[in-house]
Amino acid sequence: MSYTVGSGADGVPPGVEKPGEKLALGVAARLSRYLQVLIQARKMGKETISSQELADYTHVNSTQIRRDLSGFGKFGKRGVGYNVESLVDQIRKILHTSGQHNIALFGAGHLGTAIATSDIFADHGFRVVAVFDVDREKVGEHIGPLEVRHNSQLRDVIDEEDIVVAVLAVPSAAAQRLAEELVDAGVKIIFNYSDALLQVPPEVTVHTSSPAVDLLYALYFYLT
Amino acid sequence: MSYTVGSGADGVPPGVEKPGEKLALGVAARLSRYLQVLIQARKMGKETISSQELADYTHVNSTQIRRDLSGFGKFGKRGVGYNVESLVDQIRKILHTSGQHNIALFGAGHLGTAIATSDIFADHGFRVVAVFDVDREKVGEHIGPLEVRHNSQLRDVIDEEDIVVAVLAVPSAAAQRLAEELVDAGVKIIFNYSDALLQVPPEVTVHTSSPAVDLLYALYFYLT
DNA sequence: TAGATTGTTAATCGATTAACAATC
DNA sequence: TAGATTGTTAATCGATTAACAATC
Repeated sequence: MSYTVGSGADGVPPGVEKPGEKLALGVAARLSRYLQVLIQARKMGKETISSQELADYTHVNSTQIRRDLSGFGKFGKRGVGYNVESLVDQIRKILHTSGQHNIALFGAGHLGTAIATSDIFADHGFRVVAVFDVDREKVGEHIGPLEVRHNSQLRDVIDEEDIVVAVLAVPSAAAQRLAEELVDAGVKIIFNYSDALLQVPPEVTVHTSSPAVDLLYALYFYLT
Repeated sequence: MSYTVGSGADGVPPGVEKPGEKLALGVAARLSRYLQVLIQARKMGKETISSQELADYTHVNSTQIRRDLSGFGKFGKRGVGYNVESLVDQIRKILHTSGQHNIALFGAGHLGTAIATSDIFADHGFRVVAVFDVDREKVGEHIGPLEVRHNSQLRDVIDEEDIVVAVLAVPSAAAQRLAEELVDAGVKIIFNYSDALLQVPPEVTVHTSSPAVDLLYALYFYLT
């Protein structure tokens, strides 16, 4: 697989981003955010979008957006903007996330159910292929098309479905032990919705969802 | 209200951060994240924490953390670390978020119920004081101690309870119209859990929760 | 004392912004 | 043509990091 992107249209090699090198953390984070807006814009039937519109929705400066994108090719049309559809494809190529990724969900409570039935992950190519719970009452129930399974089966499913991402919608008290089982089973990315501080080996990434933190941050700028 | 912080212990004025000035965006964002970890560490009975431990949990470089904190005062003890309890207080002072803030929640479905019953907001001083839904079937039901009210009452509650923050756990299709009503009623911060792109006046802040974006970002570094 | 960790410096790198020519 | 918006430059600012003396 090559890192070269956007060399199809005009063959101009990007000046800033060198093929074969990882993106800087900030660039990857911003590209992901552009993608979210683009996918939603596409859903709403929008065909083109300007860097200014992207800036309004992402709170990233419009010059920064144009700069980020122009590092990979000339995707825009002057006086018009960017084609939504093709920019989605380009960014997905850049982020190597064009394919589908299977994820496993833990916890079939309110939060787990909300996650499994929303299309927030599906829209970005993540497919929830299994839902687990420890509660025998819940095992066997259906959430959408999925039957809730008991945690004891997690290893089999993770192997079979080639799962590297697990989403934790379980109580804080259960999260660390579950995380350890998941690491053992080969999961590489844990998306933690509990507020537990998870300890995992360095090769595993934990992302802890923190709505309250985002809110504190927004509130600071309102208060000052 | 003064911006001066940390002048109690040793009276040394901070060298980098000037009182009366807003924090840089990045500093405010990082302080919020430190706070999240500190609050959870406190819950777990931890009395002190080192910049390295904070770095492990927040993925922020430990030097950066010491630098951020030392801009406001000498909060740490060499060879020991930072006192968790007092650092929580200091950061709250810096962010002006020592008080309680009332929030209103919209949507009494699975997601809304999960939010209302978790303590993820409560731990950071946010109190859900009202839950709304448009579904007459749900109005009158109880979620924890709160009775679900109909959206038509939102204006009264927002006025009475002095609410500036609204959390939207409603379907995407309903989000824009609701956002407009909230802006009209005086809400200043909208925390959007739907994937709708909300358009609001410039004085209102929208934060759209984007778990899939975070996941894409984590996956990029796993794949490369 | 020995070990650990802070607070701070200095050097580098990436982000941000204004400005504007190019061009659709 | 006129208006809009990209792509790019240059200048500034903030973030990041290594290194280490200070000190608990």
